[in-house]
Formats: sequence, C-alpha cells, structure tokens
Amino acid sequence: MQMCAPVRHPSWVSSRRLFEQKLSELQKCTNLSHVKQVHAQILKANLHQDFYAAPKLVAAFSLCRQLALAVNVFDQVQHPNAHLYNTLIRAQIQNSQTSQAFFTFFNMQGNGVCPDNFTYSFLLKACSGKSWLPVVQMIHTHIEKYGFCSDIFVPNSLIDSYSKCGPLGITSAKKLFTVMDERDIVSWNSMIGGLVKAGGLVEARRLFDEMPERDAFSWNTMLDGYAKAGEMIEAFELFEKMPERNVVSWSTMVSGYSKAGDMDMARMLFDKMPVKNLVPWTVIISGYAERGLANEASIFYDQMEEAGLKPDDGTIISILAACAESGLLGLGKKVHASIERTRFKCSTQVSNALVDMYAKCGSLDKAFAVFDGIAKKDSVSWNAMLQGLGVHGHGKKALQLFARMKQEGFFPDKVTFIGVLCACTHAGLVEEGLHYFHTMEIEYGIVPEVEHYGCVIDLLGRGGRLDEAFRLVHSMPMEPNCVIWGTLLGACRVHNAVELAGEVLDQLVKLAPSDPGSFSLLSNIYAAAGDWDGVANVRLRMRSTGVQKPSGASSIEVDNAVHEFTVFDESHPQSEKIYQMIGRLVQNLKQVGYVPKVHS
DNA sequence: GTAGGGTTAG
Repeated sequence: MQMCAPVRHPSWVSSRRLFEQKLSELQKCTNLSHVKQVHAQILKANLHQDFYAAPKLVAAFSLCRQLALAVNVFDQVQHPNAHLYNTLIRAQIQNSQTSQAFFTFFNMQGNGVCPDNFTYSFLLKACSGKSWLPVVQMIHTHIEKYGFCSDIFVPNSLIDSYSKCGPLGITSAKKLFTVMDERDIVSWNSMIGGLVKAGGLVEARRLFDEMPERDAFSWNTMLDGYAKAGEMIEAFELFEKMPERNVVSWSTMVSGYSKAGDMDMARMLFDKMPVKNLVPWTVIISGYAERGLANEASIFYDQMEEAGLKPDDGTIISILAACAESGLLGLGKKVHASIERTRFKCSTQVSNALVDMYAKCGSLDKAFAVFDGIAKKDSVSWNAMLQGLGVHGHGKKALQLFARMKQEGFFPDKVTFIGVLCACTHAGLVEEGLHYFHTMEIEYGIVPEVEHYGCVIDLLGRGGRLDEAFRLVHSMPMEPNCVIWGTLLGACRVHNAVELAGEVLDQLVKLAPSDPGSFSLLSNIYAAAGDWDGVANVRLRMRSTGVQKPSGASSIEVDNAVHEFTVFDESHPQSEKIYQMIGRLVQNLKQVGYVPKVHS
C-alpha cells in the first residue's frame, strides 16, 4: 500500500484500519450524506492525500452521481498515481462526461503518469456503442506503443469496441483477432458477437464451431444472432443442442419468436422457463402489446406484478413503446397508474416514453401534462412532444414549442428537425418548412440527412409542388432511397401525376423489387386517371415478379380489445350495426356538403 | 473484457 506521509503511531494504525473498513463499505453506497460524512472524517484525519482513500472516495461520489465532489477529492491530491487517474476517468465516464474522461487521459500523460491496462479498458468501454472508430483506433495505437496487448483483457476490449463501430470496425477486429498470439474464451466470444452484430452469421457460426471450448456466453451469443436475424429454425436447433440453458438463453428464444410475430411459440417457451426475471416478462408483455393484443398484455402485466416483480425502467419503456406503436392507450394508462402507485418519481427516460405513448395515442393533453412535469427535460422529451403535436396537425403549436425549446437553452438536433419539418407538412406550412430546411445547417449546424430530404419532398409533394420535389430529388447530395421515391409516388397519386408516377416506379422497382406497396399505388394512380391499360400493365408486372399486396387494415381499441377491419370486411360480430352506422355517417357528411372522392 | 428486454426519426 502506497502512503504519502508514512506516520508510525499506534493510534493512527487503529484509526487507519477503521477507515479502511469504512471506505470499503462505501463501494455500493448511494447515500450521499454517508459518503460526505466519511469524507469529512478522512479530511480531519489528514488522509485525503492517501492513495488508498482518495480513489475510494472518488468512486463513492461518482456512484452518488456527484461528479463535482469526486473531482474535488481528486484535485486535493498533489501527485495522483495511475490508479487515481483511472478512478477519475471511470467516474467521468459513469456520469456521461466522456470528453472530460479523455481530457483526464491526456492530462495524465502530460503529467508523466503512464496509462495502464485499466485506463484503456475504461476508455474503450466509453466508446462502446458510439461508433467512434477513430477514437478506438487512437487507443489501439497507444496500446501498441505501450505494449499492453500482452494482457488479454486489453485486446479483448479492443475487439469488442471495434465490433461496435460498424463494418469498418469489424474488419479491424478480425485483423486483431487473427494476429493475437493468445486467445481465451472471451476473445472468441467477443469476435463472434462482433460478427453477429455485423450480420456475418455464417462466419460467426464457423468460428463458433471452431472454438476449442464453449461457455454460456458463446452459446447465447450465437443463439441471439439467429434470433435477431429472425432465423428461428436455426435458433431452435441450437437451443436444443445446448448443454445448459440459463435465463438468458430462454429469454433470447422468447424474444426471437416474439419479434418474428409467433406469439404462440413465445408463450409456450415463456411458460416452460424454469426461472423468470424481468426480461422475459418484458418481452412477452411488449410482444403482445406490439401486436395490439391488449388483453393478453394486460393480463401478463398483472401477473408480473402479482409475482412480486417490480417493473424497472427497461420494462416500462419497452411496454410503453409497444403501446405507442399499436395505439394501446388503455394499457399505457394502466402502466402509468402503476408507475405513480409504486414510484416516488420517475426518470426522464420513463417520462419521455409516457409523452410519446400519449402523443402517439392522440392524448395530446395528457402528453403535455407529463411533458411539463419533467424536471430534467432532455432533447428526447422535446422531440417526442414536438413530434406528437406535429403529426396531429398542430403545426403552429409545434413551432411554438420549438421556439420555447431554444428559449430554454436546448439545442435542436437532427431528430428535432424531422419533427419540425413533419409538423409543417401536416399543417400545410410549406414556406415555413422550406425556411427551416434551408437554415438548419447555417443556423444550427445540422447537416440535412436523407430523412430530412424525405420530409421536404413530402412537404413539397403534398403541397402540389411536384416539379420542385423532383428537382430536389435530383439535386440531393446522397442517393435517394426507396423512402424518397415512395414519398414522391404518394405525392403523384394525390395530384394525379400519371407520367411522373411511371418514372418513379421504375426507380422504386430497382431499389425494392418486391415491395407490393409501390405497385398498388401506381395501379391506383392509373385507375384514377382512367388509364385501364396502365392498370392492367401494373397487374401483369406484379404477377410476373410474384409480388402480392397484402390488404391494409385499420384497427381501433375499445375497452382493452383491438378490433381490426379490412376493406369490405364482414367478419366482425357487430358488422351489420357497424355498416348501418357508416351509412348514417355518410348521410350526415353529405348533408354538410362532403363529396366523396370515388375515382381512385 | 463477452450473452437476453430499453424513450424521440417519412
């Protein structure tokens, strides 16, 4: 143990032992006043420069989310060693001050303290999931210079970080994996995980088969690869072969079937699971909710609570997102009530999910109420609310919220502008939309991406300015994708631009030859123009390419049950009454002067 | 250091 000022004194020795015990107790302590108390005692004993005490205090303050206090402890130490620097770096990363962590890293070297394997592991962890390939490469260069690849932890973290940097990263990861002179089971597992994430399932399986030995991570990683790709036959085969299955293996299977839309299999496996935690409950409830099966989702939610499991942020966010997607306002409200019953306050992320759920379900007042109650709003909160107003046609209100967002010191991001442009489109504010599009880069430093072009093309197209929309598509700095062409095709249909529509379809077929939506849209355009040869032609092309259009459906939730309808549908038990009501509504509409558009 | 559920995006 390193000491700054060695003092040999019997009473000191005993007080030191006492402090060591107190400090080791701080490891999981999130009670700030307790940490402050220990800190005060350390200061009183003049042990704040101690190389054992200081890192413990930095870590404890970090755990209490008090980064400033952690930095303060660090600053009190005159000559920090690598351990203390590492602890500060980790504290900064834990409190999402990643750039500060890198600043500390450079400071450390400036002060002549050599980074070690811990330093690199922490920094690499900070890069994970961020696609910071240049940063990972920089760290890699450092590591090569200092030779820490001899510690197997370091190259393993590098493989993992590279794997999370997209296709270029996976190439670097593979290169590193090949030249490693020693590999342990984690090296193999990380490499397989990287390949799976990059979509290289076959390659991942080859590596999996080549492994000298496999552990639960290896099996579960491979299993998840198949499950995420929707290859449930392969997944099931592997699942059957597994020597041991844990809760992760079972959850992966339940999730895979749920994502593939096979709720029966998901349910069967869920019922067979020997041990369940929050994850499989989340998966099964969200799975039902995503499919609009409000009753099942609701029953399982009750069962989860009855089983004594208290939903965490992940569970709540996942279920609310599913409710938002399928419009399950009833279940969303129930989850909201359950949060209010069981929680003192909820996190920004949970509130954001609530705002989004209420907004998507059309309860804009409730969305606003939750939004206004968020003490620490983030950009997601603003974007969700803005989007909610926008898509429901409250363009002016959305733009007012955008102004308020700036007033309150928040910086708009690329998602904000999608919301703003979308709001303009739905409220017919073409000029305003164009203004925001043209100023987003100059005034806000946000370079328009293909999604923004999509919004503006929609804005122009719906506004009847098809020529301008076409010119924009041709002058875009990136290749138009099928979303762009699809938007344009939709605009052609609204404005009966038959010739343009033909051109657009050619582009669409090149990009997505099997998408039935575009064919039927074109067919409708020809039909609207009375061009029956055109219609026949499209039908022929559809048949020759084997494309079939599934019929569209509308759904509505009444008393926790979702009712689905397709065109000319008579399957609903109350079908007769429903059509009677439609008839009455049409009569009423006609009386107030509505003329239905019958030719398309 | 590696595996399962997670808010905003036409």
